[in-house]
Amino acid sequence: MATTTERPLRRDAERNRQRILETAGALFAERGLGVSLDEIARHAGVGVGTVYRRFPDKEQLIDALFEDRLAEILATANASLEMSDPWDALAHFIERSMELQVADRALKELLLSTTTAHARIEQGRRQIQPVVVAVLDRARRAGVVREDFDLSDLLLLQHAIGEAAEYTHEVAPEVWRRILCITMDGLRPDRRRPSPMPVPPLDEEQVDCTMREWGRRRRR
Amino acid sequence: MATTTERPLRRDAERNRQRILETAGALFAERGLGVSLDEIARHAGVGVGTVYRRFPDKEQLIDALFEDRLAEILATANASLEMSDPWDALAHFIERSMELQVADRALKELLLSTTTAHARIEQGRRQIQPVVVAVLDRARRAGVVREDFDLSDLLLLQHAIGEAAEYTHEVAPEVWRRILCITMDGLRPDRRRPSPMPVPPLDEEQVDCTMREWGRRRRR
DNA sequence: TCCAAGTGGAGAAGGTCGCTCCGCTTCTGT
DNA sequence: ACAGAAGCGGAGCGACCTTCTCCACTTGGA
Repeated sequence: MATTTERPLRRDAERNRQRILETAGALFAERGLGVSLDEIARHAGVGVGTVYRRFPDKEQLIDALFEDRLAEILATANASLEMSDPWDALAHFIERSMELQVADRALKELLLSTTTAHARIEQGRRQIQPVVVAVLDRARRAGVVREDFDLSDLLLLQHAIGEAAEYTHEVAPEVWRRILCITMDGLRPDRRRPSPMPVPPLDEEQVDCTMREWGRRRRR
Repeated sequence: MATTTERPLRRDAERNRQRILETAGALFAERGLGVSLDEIARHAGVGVGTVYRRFPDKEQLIDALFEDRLAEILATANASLEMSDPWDALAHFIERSMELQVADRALKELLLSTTTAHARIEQGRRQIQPVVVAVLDRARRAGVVREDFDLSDLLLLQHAIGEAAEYTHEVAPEVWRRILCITMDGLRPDRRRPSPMPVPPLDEEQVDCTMREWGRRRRR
């Protein structure tokens, strides 16, 4: 970007910048965009001042981090579009983008909300949409997905399943795949038998633990 | 309860108590348990002091409010159990309890989390569970629901759909029923064609608006 | 060697929350 | 009609966030 025109950072400064980016990426992924810059600084082993010198505010740090993550989703969508089977293409895209969202809470927050603040991310999302539309349309035209399934429903489903994933994240990080499985079965226009569930359900203790954890998190 | 033993409140005090309960109920329903007692006081047109005199702390106010709401869900479950068709029973219970959760955000938070704090609510939930198990078991034995569907999946589904409902609440308060419809179709062991969607999808403007709103709410 | 570049973290400014306290008002029984 | 008990409002306290600034000090590298 513009870094080529400016004189390079001092060696230690550049190293710190990198550590901040890495740490911020990890913390955002785990806990969402709500993480404070102070906390990022602490985890990166630098002072807050250092963070603020490198990234004038939180928005710019976020922008710097997530541009390529969106590109990854775009690539996934494009890859799906090239798969031969229209249903496999749709299913692959949904599953893969859910995986990305589950692995990175901040990414999910950026994908499902709109802000004037993050212009570049906004633009990234706008590149993704038409490809998704294409994947969905192809499946619909091929008659492999229910006709009344709308693009907006996909958005809601992503949100819903993503939220379920977050709910059980500490206890059974893969159990959201069951919900996805049920949902995908619901998207088929007709079918003889349910798809096999990819993972076992929660046992009683896991349910308890999930609910307790969520209660704890809610009250901050 | 114990009110009979204590001398009754002064007329104005009792009226205030009632206003506080009503206002708190409405605010909790709309915005969840996070609402501060100061805000409840302001909306009820009383001072914070008055709230704290009547309800020693937030927990007790919540307990007082939600006992009978849980009883309502228990009644729904029992009513479902008495329906003749096992699938209708399950579908009715899920739909009805989703409706209650969508109409009252705080109720949802209480149903899906566990706290040592609200003992009476905890107990209410424990009464509901066996009835739900019965409804689900009956459906499974009758072969009208996929065999691998577990009670814990129902919990996740409730969470997921409830969250989707919240996401679109301001813009299209009924659109969650589409997600529920897809999901319910996914629960059937086999089927010829999808159930008809109960409401139209979001249009583009509604999608925009939903995402913007959610972004706004996230950053408080 | 030396000084510009870089650093850390205290703390300012501004926000939230739950909860207390006490001078004042309003009810109610006599 | 009036005393005194009951109830009231809301300023304000303490604890806790957050973002962001500032400046005495340290360090890299020409």
